[in-house]
Amino acid sequence: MNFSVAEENYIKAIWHLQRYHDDVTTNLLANQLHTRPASVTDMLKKLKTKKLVHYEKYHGFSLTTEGKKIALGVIRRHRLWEFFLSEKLKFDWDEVHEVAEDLEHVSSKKLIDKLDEYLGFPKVDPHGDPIPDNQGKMETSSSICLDQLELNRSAEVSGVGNQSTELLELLKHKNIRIGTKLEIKKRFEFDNSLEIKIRNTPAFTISEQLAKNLLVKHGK
Amino acid sequence: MNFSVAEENYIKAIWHLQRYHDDVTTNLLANQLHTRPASVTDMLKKLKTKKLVHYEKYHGFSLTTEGKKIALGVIRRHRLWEFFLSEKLKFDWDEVHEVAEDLEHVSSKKLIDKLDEYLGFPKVDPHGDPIPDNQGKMETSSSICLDQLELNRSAEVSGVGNQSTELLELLKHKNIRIGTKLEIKKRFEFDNSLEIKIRNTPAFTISEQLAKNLLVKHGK
DNA sequence: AATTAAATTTAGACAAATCTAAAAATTATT
DNA sequence: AATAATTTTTAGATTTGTCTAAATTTAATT
Ligand SMILES: [Mn+2]
Ligand SMILES: [Mn+2]
Ligand SMILES: [Mn+2]
Ligand SMILES: [Mn+2]
Repeated sequence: MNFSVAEENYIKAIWHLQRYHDDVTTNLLANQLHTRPASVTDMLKKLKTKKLVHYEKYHGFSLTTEGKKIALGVIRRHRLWEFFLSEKLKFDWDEVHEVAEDLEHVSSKKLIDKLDEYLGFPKVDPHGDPIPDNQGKMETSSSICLDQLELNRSAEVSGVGNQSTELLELLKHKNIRIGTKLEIKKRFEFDNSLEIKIRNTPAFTISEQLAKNLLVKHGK
Repeated sequence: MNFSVAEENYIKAIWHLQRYHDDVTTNLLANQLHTRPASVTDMLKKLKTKKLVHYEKYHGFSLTTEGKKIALGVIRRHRLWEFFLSEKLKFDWDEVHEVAEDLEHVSSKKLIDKLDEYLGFPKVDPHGDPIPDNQGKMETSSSICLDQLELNRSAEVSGVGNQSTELLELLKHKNIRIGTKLEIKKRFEFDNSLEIKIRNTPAFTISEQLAKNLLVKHGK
């Protein structure tokens, strides 16, 4: 079956919200998609008839197995295009998301599988997020949130909590990107800010909000 | 301003029809877009309010200067993607058109200009059609229709009359592609079929319809 | 347990793009 | 020039996705 741009955006948004919320709510989804709760309800009814979500009115909703499959297809396309834009067209990593938001809806299977091959079957996108393969399987990341990293333990930045230009702009300014090696030198109780050390550069502090939006992997 | 997929498809279709028809008609356009005359009329009214077409009811229509500019933007995107699919992703030349039909509507200017650069500013697409530059300018081809080529005069295939899979399949079977050098050995009055010679291969005949859908450039 | 607050759904409307069937205008033919 | 044939436009529906405002249900608080 074939899905509309709107349907794909809803399905993908539900998938993302499910990752971090036990139950996804109508308001939450409306907020994520910059739309209204009433519109979400309308779409949920449609997605239910297409068997992409489980939905009982007033009692929440979640993706079906089929819904998850569709979501992973969209996410695969999104992240492959992001990789292409970054790697081949030399886009900055804070510019790729918006364009990929459109490209992800061009759904020729052949196009995407050939693109994947052309790119050398990349495993992660420019934000460190794993790219599903053509079966919908992807690496489960062993990343933890930076604010949970132990003091003085070396780690490597592996991902970001969201793709907002605001976040990515801040990271660019602080010279933090995927692969950056760092450790936490001190934790300030007052505001939970962290003193960070990157090799060969002076230490600096980052806010709690920023720490909560950075994923890291332990160094060996 | 930003245009919908439907609007872009209409504008592009009018542009193409204008190339070969003195006046484009409602029926012709409906046929081209696999839609109904009534739908064409509806869209023409809308395009008129957006100043993309001149239109007086019952008396025909044509693109405005602005309309032509929009058309060339869509055509630029279409042909650049076709080149990408063929050159980088190794699609056959009869497979690129359909996918490009979707990709052409992703309208990030930056994306297209960077893609153009990445591809090395190609001048023609896989069907031999010229690619507009970022100013909307493109090579005016000196091609002539194969059925007007003189006997025994060497020429090189430079384009095809349309992108139908049927035509491209036939050309693939006869081993004719962009760049193929050939000459006409004989013209049969009965059905206007032509005997064609390609170097190092036996001569063969092609139908009048095929000849009318092949563009060639004179060899020097 | 009753009341209040918050979340969710319905009712009704609207814009975009399409369609069919009927009416109107243009063009071709007697 | 009148009539017939063709083309084009209108009238009225339909589908998709969205919205606001009001009604309903669930959750929280007295
Ligand atoms: Mn999207
Ligand atoms: Mn990403
Ligand atoms: Mn198109
Ligand atoms: Mn082409």
